[in-house]
Amino acid sequence: MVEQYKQQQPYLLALDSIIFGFDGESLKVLLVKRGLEEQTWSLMGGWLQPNESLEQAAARILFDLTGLTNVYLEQLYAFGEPHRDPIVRTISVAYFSLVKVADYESKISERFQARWFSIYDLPPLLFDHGDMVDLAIKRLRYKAAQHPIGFELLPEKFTLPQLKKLYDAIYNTDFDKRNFSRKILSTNLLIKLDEKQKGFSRKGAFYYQVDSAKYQQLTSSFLNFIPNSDTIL
Amino acid sequence: MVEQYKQQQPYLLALDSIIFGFDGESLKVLLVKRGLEEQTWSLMGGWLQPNESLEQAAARILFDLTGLTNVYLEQLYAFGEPHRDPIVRTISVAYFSLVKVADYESKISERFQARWFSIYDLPPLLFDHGDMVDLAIKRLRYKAAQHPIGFELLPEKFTLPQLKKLYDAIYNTDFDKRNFSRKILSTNLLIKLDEKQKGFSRKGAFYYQVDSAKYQQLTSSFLNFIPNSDTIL
DNA sequence: TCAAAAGTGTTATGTTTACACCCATGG
DNA sequence: CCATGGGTGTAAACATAACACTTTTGA
Repeated sequence: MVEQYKQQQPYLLALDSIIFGFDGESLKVLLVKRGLEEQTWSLMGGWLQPNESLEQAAARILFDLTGLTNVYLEQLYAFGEPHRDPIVRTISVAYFSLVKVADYESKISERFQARWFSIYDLPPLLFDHGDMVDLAIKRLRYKAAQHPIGFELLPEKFTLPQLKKLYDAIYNTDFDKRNFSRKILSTNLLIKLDEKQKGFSRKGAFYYQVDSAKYQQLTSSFLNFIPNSDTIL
Repeated sequence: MVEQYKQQQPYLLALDSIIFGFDGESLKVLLVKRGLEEQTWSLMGGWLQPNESLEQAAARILFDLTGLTNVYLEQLYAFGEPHRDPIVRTISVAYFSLVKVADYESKISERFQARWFSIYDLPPLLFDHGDMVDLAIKRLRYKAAQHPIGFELLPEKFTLPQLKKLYDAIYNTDFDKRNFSRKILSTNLLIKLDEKQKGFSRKGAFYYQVDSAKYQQLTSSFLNFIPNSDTIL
């Protein structure tokens, strides 16, 4: 019975995280210089432990680097080319996550050399981590066009101009602000606050926040930006 | 250096395939009764071999059951709950594939008890295979709304009524045939043949085939059926 | 000749795009 | 008072949805 299992070759199983952040200007990915390869930037990663699920492992690894919990985390793809890690064959399940940069800044771990890189200006990456990032960007674009996940990258309170800048950054374009706000507001997912952002512009922009009740139930289609995208979806 | 690797626990790595087929009436999944669990229907699956990539392994396993090559195959998700396989911890990377039932019928392997089941009438499945099928259905719906993959489930030559029946089956609905054919034909992806289908209806429906040149390059949005769907995408 | 499926067109409604001016405020 | 960014409306083009009748032909 169990013979069938015993004959099989086991493999190392790693998790790698593409951690996205938005600093108000451009879409960033958090990279580290870790252990073995001091020379090369790589994604934050780690090993699956015997008692945890893939998602738990990805969350734990993310927590180790950022100190953040309750972060948006989604499985991206399993990478398993035989020699992707040249030392020992390793299967890596990549996750991508969306973090609020402000939350992170204060808690940044000193244990890692970590830096945010613009997605349009990435250094060479370890192994197939470059492919992982490319795929994650496609997936983020695909997903953000259909599901209201962009908010995960912004602070609790944000202005419409900030939100537009985020979408501009994600899609590397410049949306029309009139059409943009009409489209966003038509989802009824945002609550306008009385408070205005001060200090950035003279006039000040109203803050909004996500209507979390609606946000929870919202699974179906949301916006429809979908630009050209040949995602794995 | 390599110490870091040696301390890590390796895991068995399996592949499971959700094989979709369309018999002209309803959308089917191919299930087997295999080895250990003679009582329970399960997805076709197998183990990753040391020399092959995940996708190669999935293709090999699919070939073993169906004899088919050059089949549409897409990675679905990695399943890794600690006790999903109660005997030995196993990570399974699920793939879904779209096959032409007619091609399969003739080559069906005798080595497996295999049967097509309607997606609306599935038996209880081994382990978490039910979750895999559910997710695969969602993914197929999501994907088929945006990418012209439906054709993978039909013969080379097919009629518009057949294609509509396929989409009706995928989305469990009844599209308006006028709107449907307008929408499909507006993609310019189909070539109308001179030949009519005989024997099924009195009048006979024209055959079409995919314009494969256009099919190749077509990666961007295609149709826009997208019904409610909370896919992992 | 008639039953059964194939094929086709129009209108109304909603969505998307393109586009430009006034507003509020701090300096 | 003026420069800067915030905020809003409208019309044209396009896409979608709803809907019914005519055509073909084998039995």
